[in-house]
Amino acid sequence: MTVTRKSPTIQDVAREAGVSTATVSRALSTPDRVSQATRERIEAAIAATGYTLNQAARSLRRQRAGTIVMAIPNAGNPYYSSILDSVLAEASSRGYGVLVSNRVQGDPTVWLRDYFQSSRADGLLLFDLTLDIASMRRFMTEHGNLPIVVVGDEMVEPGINLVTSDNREATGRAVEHLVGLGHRNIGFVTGPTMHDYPNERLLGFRQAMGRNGLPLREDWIIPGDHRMDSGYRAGSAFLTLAERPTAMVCANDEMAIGFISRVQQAGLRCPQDVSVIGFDDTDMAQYVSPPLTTMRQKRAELGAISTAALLDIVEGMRDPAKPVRIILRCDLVVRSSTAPLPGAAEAPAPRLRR
Amino acid sequence: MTVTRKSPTIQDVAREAGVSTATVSRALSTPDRVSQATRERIEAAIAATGYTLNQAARSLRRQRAGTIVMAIPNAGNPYYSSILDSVLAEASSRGYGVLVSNRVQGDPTVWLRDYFQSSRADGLLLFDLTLDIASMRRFMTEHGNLPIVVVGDEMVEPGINLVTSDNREATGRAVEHLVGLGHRNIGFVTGPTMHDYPNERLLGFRQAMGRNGLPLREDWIIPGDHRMDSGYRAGSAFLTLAERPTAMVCANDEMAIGFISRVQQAGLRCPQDVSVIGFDDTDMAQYVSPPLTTMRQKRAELGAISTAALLDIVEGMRDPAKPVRIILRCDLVVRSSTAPLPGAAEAPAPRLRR
DNA sequence: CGGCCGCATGTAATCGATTGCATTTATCCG
DNA sequence: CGGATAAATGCAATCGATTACATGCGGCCG
Repeated sequence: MTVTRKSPTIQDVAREAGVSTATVSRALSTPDRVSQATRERIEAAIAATGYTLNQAARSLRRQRAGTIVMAIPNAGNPYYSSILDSVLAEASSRGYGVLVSNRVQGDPTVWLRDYFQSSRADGLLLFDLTLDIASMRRFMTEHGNLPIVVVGDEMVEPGINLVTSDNREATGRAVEHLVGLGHRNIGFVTGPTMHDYPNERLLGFRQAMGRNGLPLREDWIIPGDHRMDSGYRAGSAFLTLAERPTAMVCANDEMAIGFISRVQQAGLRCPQDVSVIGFDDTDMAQYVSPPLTTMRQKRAELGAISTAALLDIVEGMRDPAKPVRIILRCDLVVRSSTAPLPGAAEAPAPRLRR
Repeated sequence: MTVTRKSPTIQDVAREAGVSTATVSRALSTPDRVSQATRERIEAAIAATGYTLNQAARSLRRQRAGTIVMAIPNAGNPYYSSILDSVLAEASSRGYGVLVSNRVQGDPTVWLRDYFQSSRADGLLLFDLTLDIASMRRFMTEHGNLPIVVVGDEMVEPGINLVTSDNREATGRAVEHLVGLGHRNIGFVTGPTMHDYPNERLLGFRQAMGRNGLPLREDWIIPGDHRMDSGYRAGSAFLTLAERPTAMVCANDEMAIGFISRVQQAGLRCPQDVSVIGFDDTDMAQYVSPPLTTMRQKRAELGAISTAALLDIVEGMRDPAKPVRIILRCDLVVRSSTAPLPGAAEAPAPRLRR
């Protein structure tokens, strides 16, 4: 029969087990406050009735939702997909649901209100730092001191929970990879300046160039916005340079791919004519041609670690006075878009015009 | 003061507006059952107190969560990201949250239980048909007749709500695009056979080949699993063929990209030596080299339409006796990975070795 | 043996919004 | 003008789980 069978409630379990609902509830939430024997009877009753607890009722009573919000700027960007993957895995293994919130616009507090004031969610995993973080923090503090963990971006502001990558340091290692191949004339394609982490990458580039005693030419620093076609346009800009670098560091993979595709169009070869290194190691990087050398961000770890940290805070398992601050190291992944400078190794030869 | 200020409740609004909570509730849910004047007073009171309703309480009382579940096989696959995007947009515009559920394994009912029996969610958007759909339907029927909408896959089973693309027909058009370019020897790289839609694509290929009187050679039908490296391996298989097709239809873009990258490695040029057409038009397709000709699935529409349909059912705005069945047409997107067969048009010339 | 302590469990109030039913008020018609 | 009808609103029970407080029970110590 397809009659709508009502879900069993805690009452049904209590009746079945011959105890009060209070005891059943305790057996579920604080098992050590219930005697061994009763606990077993209750477990049997739960199995017999097929009971699962009603989240809405628990949330209402506990004033806690069992859900976190993951706010991302653009779910359409594949960069987030593997992060989403790991966030979901971590959250669901701890019994939490994940509400994904995409492309928030305007005043973030009106949107926070929807989720948090109405107790739909207990914490925020924030990937989008174009938002006004100060007002968000104020809002969250005023509404039950709900925690925020910022992921994947740098934050000057103190006291914020942060999980990110070592963007500056990793970009330095990208430069040094090129230096190790004999390159001295190295350019850079920047990311959008409204985020901090692309600026960190640029800073890392500048510092590494200085550290290695290399020429830092401003006309070799080409602005981009992380999208593929800005890399493509950067390629056009590169082609018009009177004197060109022999290697480029791109602030992310998409731009590196766009860049390469533009210079290939113009008949240049990568890596023979120009070495290119990207950043992130997105899924695409290994399949473009040539396969891209890049600094890998540990995206799965970013998701898992930040989620774990957020839930620890939500559950009060962490001293709120000590904000989380975790910086993951990126890994250099060498593929085929970088190669030794032709004729290097013995003497830094003058650049050849083909 | 950073003291935790309690969220205003419907009581506060009622007091402020000088009415009962019942009236406030009605003003929110069924505004036409409340007089103009009172409604305005209540709206003012809501603004004054900063009230937002407590979802947990509403869910508990209404036995409805205000949330849907989106079940996908692999959030790490960028194919889903733009769908996710549109699902989120549609759901949130109607006041619903979206819980994303990734990579369900094993018996789906134990996982359904978590979400649905505990009234965490009101409906299911199902993208993953490797699951046992019959038992899922039974479960959902037994628990308050919760609706399922299957997205992006074919379903033989009748009575199921379905939103998908015209995979078979579109693959036929892909073949005819190649035929129009003069190709007669056409191969195919298949998708994983445990889903229905890749089989539909294969079937569409076979039918179109027959319809156009073209040779259908089984050794030109190369198995793949939709992942990029299976396309790469298909490229290797292609290279070992004694006699090769002049064009390939790949069951999705990833495999087309993998395929092209493999044959390019072997020194073949695309499209001069072999034309390749993909399926889906993922974000990557336009940026690889050569930019990929492909059949575009309207992914944003898939997400938006299926979500709208699901919510219509949830809200009882649709006759449950008439299941949804929407098939979206794919669009041919011509880029540079397909080209006229050299020497075609006048006479089907024998293939040239470079 | 009496009193005290602590463990296990029960009682009942509570979280905040919804809604069936009752009540009041306004409207209309003969 | 009386009474019937409809519209607006209020009253209070309810959804299901949690938890402060109360109770009962056994054991231990002086």
